[in-house]
Amino acid sequence: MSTIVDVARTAGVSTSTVSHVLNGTRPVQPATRQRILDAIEKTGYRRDAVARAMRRARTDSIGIVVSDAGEPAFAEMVHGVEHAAAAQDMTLVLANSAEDAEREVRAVRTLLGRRVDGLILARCADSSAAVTELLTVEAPPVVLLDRAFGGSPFDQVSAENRESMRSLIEHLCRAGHTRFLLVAGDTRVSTLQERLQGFWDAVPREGRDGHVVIESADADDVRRRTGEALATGEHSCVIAASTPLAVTALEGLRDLGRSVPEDVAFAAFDGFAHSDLFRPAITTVRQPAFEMGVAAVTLLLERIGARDASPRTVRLRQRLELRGSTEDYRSPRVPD
Amino acid sequence: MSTIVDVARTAGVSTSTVSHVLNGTRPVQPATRQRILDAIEKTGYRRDAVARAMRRARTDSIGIVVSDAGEPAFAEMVHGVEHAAAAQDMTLVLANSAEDAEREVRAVRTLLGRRVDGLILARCADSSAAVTELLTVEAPPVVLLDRAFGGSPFDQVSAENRESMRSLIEHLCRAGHTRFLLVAGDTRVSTLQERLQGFWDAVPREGRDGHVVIESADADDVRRRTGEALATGEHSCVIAASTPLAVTALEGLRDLGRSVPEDVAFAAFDGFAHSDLFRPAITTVRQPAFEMGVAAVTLLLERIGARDASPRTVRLRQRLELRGSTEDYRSPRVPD
DNA sequence: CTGTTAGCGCGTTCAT
DNA sequence: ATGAACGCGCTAACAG
Repeated sequence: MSTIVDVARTAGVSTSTVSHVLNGTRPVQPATRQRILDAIEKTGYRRDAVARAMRRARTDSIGIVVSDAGEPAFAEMVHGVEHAAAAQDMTLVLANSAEDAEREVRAVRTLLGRRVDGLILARCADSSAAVTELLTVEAPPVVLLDRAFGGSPFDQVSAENRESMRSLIEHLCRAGHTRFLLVAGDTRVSTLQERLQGFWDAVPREGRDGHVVIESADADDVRRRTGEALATGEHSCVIAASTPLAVTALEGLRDLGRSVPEDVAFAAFDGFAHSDLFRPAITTVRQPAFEMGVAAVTLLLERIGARDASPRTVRLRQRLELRGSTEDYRSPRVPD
Repeated sequence: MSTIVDVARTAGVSTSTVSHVLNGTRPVQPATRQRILDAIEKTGYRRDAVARAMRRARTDSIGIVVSDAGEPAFAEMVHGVEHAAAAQDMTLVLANSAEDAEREVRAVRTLLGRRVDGLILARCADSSAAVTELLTVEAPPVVLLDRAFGGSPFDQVSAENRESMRSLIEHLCRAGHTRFLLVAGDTRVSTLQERLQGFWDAVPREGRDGHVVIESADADDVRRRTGEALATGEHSCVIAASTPLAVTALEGLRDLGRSVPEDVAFAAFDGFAHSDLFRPAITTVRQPAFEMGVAAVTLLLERIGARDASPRTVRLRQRLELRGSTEDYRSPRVPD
């Protein structure tokens, strides 16, 4: 690769002039300018982002660490982040924590070591204090994505989980449901915690003990308990607080030979792709994942521009997509 | 941030010794070593990957540009790539071309400018010659992912598309199907081209003109023509050569009020998530996306190690997942 | 076993 | 309007 020196030499100018036409950072005589442009063309010069980053003490890159790169919801967030970053001529450095606290710290450390200009984090459920400490000590620009941390000193982007669950439940109550099975999952994850809160917000005061809520950090545990709860047949509607949980619940129903919505209604958060093409068509609270990614970048860039502005939280609206899985309900199936 | 100089000073040694304990690149007296470790701890030093990259002329990073970051199949490949890269202490720089040739060249240029140690490319359908030229001129280590280019001088990872389509068709023929509708899509994409070839490989010599193949680069065009073909009701089985095409075809069927598999059998490549939980359960040729990502990294690292070894192509086996969408078929529904 | 020092390629003063 | 020269933080010769 040719360097700025080669260009300067072939153009018969100094490196500083080349640098200035490259960056448009000071006026240059049209003639010299053209000579330089020609020299760049001729030498096939392309500037070295590494050296540039070193000199400017900024990399024009942002780092993102997600807790599960395989999950479509996170993939969409990453997609949104990439999109918004590219629009600002920033590149994206991606790391995956795979829901592992240890890998998460390592990822943050690595990205910090790479001197990314900012960090977007979808922290994992059991995210270690080491991460918070790292973020506090090094104090890089940070935006927390998807999983909010109450009262945290960081910018955050997440969905209106609590409100969305509230409207969902209100809708289902109006439709006559009185006994829910909520597969709430790992409620240490704020997203799931908020959805759980929304549930209790909306459920009528009377008959509260008719509901069953399954909270657990362990997937197998969730599976077992969900199966047991489903087997009782006491519930008219099952709600899954996330896509993985919906999978577990639907598998449970399938194994019991019960169908949706004939035997029981069903609703889920986040949802499956192409729900309109398959049965049961699942009523879904859809997360605006792509937009969340975009919003995170916006917040991050503003934060980079104003390091000590006070932290902001952006909450994005979710869309309630009503479908067949909650439609055929006519009267409570619960034994009285 | 403190630098290596700070560490050296507080430890009372030279920077080179610090560097050497950091990298384990030459023996150091245990006592000095400990002093340095303490100094690192005390100063909160973390080495600057940018400066290191500059000096070593390698970044320990690999770049990947995918043609659609939103598509689950690509998300899984990225996931695999990240996984394998992280295992080798390499970080991943992600770019998305969004199936746009222009953005693709820009992405490659950007990544090259960032001096990534290697490049993994899922090139877009109308990938411009500029990319090939760039890759030839700059000659960075490159692996082409998913979309193979016949006789190209690059390492490649893709699936055994042709063979898989062949087995799928053979299976369906044995099941009695004689008139297929193949939604082949943009056959400039080698993946789709190969699947098309596999189709003609397997289809019996007689009755070839009973099949309809829809080839087009334009999504709307595909939609219209698929709808028309479906409307004739002449086919006993519809095959979609990719997930987006499957969506189009299934939408067409839905709009015509025809159900799978009662009215027509259906099979698709790549497939949908959680096919076992929904109806119709689509018979699928599943792409080992994650493994393809891992394989790409393996190939890339070997290429980085041996720049002028001759190019290799790795083909990964796909799994045929038989499901209900091709099961209820008993006798041809075609009018004779 | 340890230290000195020369760059890597660039942006940016400070001169002219 | 242009150039000379320094240094970002680090690694690797080379010297001791």
